Amino acid sequence: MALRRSAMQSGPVKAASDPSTSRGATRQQVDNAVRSGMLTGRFIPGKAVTIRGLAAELGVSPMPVREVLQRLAAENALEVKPNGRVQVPDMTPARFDEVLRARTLLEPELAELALPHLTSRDAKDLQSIDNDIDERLTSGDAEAYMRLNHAFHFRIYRASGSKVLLPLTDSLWLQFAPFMRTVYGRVGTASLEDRHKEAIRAIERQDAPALRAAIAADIADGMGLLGKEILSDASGG
Amino acid sequence: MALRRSAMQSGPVKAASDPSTSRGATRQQVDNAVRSGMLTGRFIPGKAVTIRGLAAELGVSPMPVREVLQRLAAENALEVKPNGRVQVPDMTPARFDEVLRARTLLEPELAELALPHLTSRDAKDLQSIDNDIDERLTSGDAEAYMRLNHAFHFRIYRASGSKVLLPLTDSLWLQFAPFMRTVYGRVGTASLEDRHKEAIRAIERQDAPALRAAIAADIADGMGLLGKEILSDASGG
DNA sequence: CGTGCCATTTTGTGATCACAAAATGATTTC
DNA sequence: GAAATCATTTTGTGATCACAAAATGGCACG
Repeated sequence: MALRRSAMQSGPVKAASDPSTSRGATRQQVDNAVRSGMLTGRFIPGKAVTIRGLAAELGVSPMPVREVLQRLAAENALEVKPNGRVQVPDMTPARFDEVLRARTLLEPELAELALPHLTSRDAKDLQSIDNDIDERLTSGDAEAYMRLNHAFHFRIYRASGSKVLLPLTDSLWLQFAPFMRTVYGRVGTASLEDRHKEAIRAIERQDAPALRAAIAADIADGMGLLGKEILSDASGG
Repeated sequence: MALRRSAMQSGPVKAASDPSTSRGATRQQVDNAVRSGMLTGRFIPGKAVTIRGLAAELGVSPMPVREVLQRLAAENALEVKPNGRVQVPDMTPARFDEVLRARTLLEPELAELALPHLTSRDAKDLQSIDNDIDERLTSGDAEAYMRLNHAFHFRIYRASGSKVLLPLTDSLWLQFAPFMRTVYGRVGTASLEDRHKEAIRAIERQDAPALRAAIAADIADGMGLLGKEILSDASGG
């Protein structure tokens, strides 16, 4: 990807009158870059992420990068090693089991909370996203699949207006996404199944138990493939 | 509390040979101070927390304070307002309901995970903590009660060795603690009941369903009082 | 006496600097 | 030739600086 280099000049080249530099704009930019990078496999589990390296890559000073990394570490998306280095944590069987369990507990709840706020328009949008997913699955584009699957789930969850369960779930996705990316890159996405259509039908009928069941089954299906991999390979470092 | 002022002198008074200044010691100190401050009602919901103020109070530069505040904000323990100010978020009925639901889902799970690792020695320790709690309840010391109640629960949960559910639960406690503190300061702790003794007995008998039930009931009892308050008063600003 | 306006101060943000610990690579030694 | 040692470089951390936005307080005006 193309990188901004303007701020790397010799002097403090500050864009004083740039209207886009509102409060915390740089940090937001770095945060977005790192988060989307995590979800698309930009960072490899076990490989160290350096503050200065990331700062140079994004064309900013190490300062906002530091704060963003601290934030991500607080969400358990990154791990701060005793020497201060930060990296994507390795997936372990125990950790994987916990993520699966937490998702199974929280996400059906979140979906049920969201259900009353989901209109037929939302169902249409979800239908559209799911169609894209089906195309990507057959074409084997793992990165696009992950982005769309994330979009599908959080399109539902965000409608809940949740301020507690939603951030917790966000943290969970950030934790398993890098591992998921590794596995999909190795075994492909062809064998993936999901319960998105069942979820959409449940939303159309405003059927809470059915929606809960669909979300729970979707999680079990999607993570099942990963579970088999981790048992046979232990995160494949 | 007594404060270090050495670093506030005119020059950069760096303790070069101090063995306690290992990697990230200052940030750890700030983090501990702020976290324990949150749990003991040092910060008031709605009142802004200033970086420079906290830094001066702790005798450090604004730098580590910034990072700690970002971390706490990422855990939803603090709220970053659009202008950059950070404060303890107000409790709302919807938010409270979500915290209660999340606790009810996660903590019994955590307790069950921990159960196999809990020995009779742990049961003894828990017994001791619970005795202290009973004393504090009658004497009405809200701050001590909160610290001990936290110690009781996390003595159990920490034994699970969890790397996922435990941090999530940590975040939840940080979110309701300041509100809890406010309510207890107003209505006292005399009317509080808990199910700690049932939990201890379940641990001694290694009875997982009983432990789950005790934890769930304890959460319901403890939060029930708060729930009534928030309905009648809406966080009492 | 109340209200709008402006100067002052406070505060968050991003950048840069200095320093120590850790990682890295070359060199020496057995 | 392999392993240990040491100099070099890289990296994280804490501090300070500069600047703009926001909060604050005083002042003039109605």
